[in-house]
Amino acid sequence: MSNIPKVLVVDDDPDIVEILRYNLSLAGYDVKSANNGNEAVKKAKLFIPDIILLDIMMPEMDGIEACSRIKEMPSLSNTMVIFLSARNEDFTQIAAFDAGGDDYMSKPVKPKILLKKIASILKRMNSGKKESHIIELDNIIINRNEYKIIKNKKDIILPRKEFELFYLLGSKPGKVFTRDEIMSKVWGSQVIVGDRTIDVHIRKLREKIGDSYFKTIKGVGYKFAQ
Amino acid sequence: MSNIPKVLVVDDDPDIVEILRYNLSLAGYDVKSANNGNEAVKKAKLFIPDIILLDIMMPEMDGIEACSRIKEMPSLSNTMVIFLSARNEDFTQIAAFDAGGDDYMSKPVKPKILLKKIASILKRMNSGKKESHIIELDNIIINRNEYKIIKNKKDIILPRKEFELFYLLGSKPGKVFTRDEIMSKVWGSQVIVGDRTIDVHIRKLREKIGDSYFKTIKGVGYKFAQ
DNA sequence: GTGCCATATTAAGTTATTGTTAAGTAACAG
DNA sequence: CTGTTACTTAACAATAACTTAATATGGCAC
Repeated sequence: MSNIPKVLVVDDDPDIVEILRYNLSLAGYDVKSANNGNEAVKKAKLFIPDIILLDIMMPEMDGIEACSRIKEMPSLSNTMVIFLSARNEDFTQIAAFDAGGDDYMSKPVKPKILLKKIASILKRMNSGKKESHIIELDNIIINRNEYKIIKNKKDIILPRKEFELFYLLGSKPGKVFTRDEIMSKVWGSQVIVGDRTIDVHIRKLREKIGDSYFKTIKGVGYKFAQ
Repeated sequence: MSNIPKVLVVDDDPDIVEILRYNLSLAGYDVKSANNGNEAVKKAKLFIPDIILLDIMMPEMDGIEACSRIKEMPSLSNTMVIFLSARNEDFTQIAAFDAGGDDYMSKPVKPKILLKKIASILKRMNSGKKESHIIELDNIIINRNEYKIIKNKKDIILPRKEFELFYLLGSKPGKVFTRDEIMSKVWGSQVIVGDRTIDVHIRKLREKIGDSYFKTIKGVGYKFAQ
């Protein structure tokens, strides 16, 4: 999750979309919207939202079906789906959960309560990440807030990609990160860059931080070793 | 979280406690209960539940207050609080979330839906946990995350194919893996390599790990033997 | 023992993957 | 617009990993 949480609002009623969009934007979220299930799936794939607010009854593709498809996509494994629906029969709610939905709210939704719920879910999502934004290793401190490295009390400024790469490897010293993993976490799943790009960045890190810290596991990936 | 998820049910109405306890027990949860906020806090401290179902209006200490106290306790940082209340005014729900509550459901609750919701929350909680990918044998640890072997507290780095081969054999000590099995699991079904390739890799393992660990079953395959 | 077969062993190829360098392109600040 | 920095790519080198080939060994049936 980036700094600003992303929310995808899906409803075929433009008024509802507008109300939700207004409230969510005001609360500081990055909001996008879709008008039916089909569109929702497409936009979710590109947008990679943290939360999807999903109506159930919609033309083209209903919310339950859309949710199923969304939950199949690995890139959206960290996305929470909250159903919003006027249909309150038990079986609908159960179907919603069975489709992989994470929560269910009855319409009409009160924006204030929805916001609280979203905040609560986001808090829960972030609590899993024990990233303090500051990683301390032997004699190296990676400070994400200030985007700099301190090694032996000396500051080292790294460009963004190099920093992200170092931050990733440093987040779990010893763990081997595969090239795919590195690719998707530092570059994102959409971006496609050549094979040597990672190597070159590793090269730069070895130059700036120290050769011995970055270990190559041939055929697998790289790891940070103290 | 242990194997069986633990749920603490808190309500001053014995009937509700009973209904919930019945349904949750039937679903395989480890259930305990409390009749007011005070008792809830005490029992939570001892029981360390994964989920607390918390009524709001109760004698001695209300649910909101209880939630605040529970959320202050570090040992309960992984516990989810779901409020169950007949009070549906906005300000009550907001107060519930402000007190650190993770969810809010209106009474009367439908057991089926409650169970779905709990299952959904637990799924989320567990998804954060990674599989270990670590095999522990007598005095050898095969650590897939770091792609290394630890034997008698000493690290041994293996190239990929050797590691995969060892990992396969080590995954079921004593089991004989046929050459075909090894071939398809380590090399993949498409790859075609000569007969001696496996032998050579076994050789390397015997060199690096120890001769006695890898037993040849002539005409069949190999096994790892402690 | 002899011959046969499967596996062991070794060293020498062969390939795949990564390292390195330099140059090209894009992004951005001033 | 210009200069700078960051990022990517391409070409080639280096190397580790992997495979193969050649030969040895050892068990077993006859």
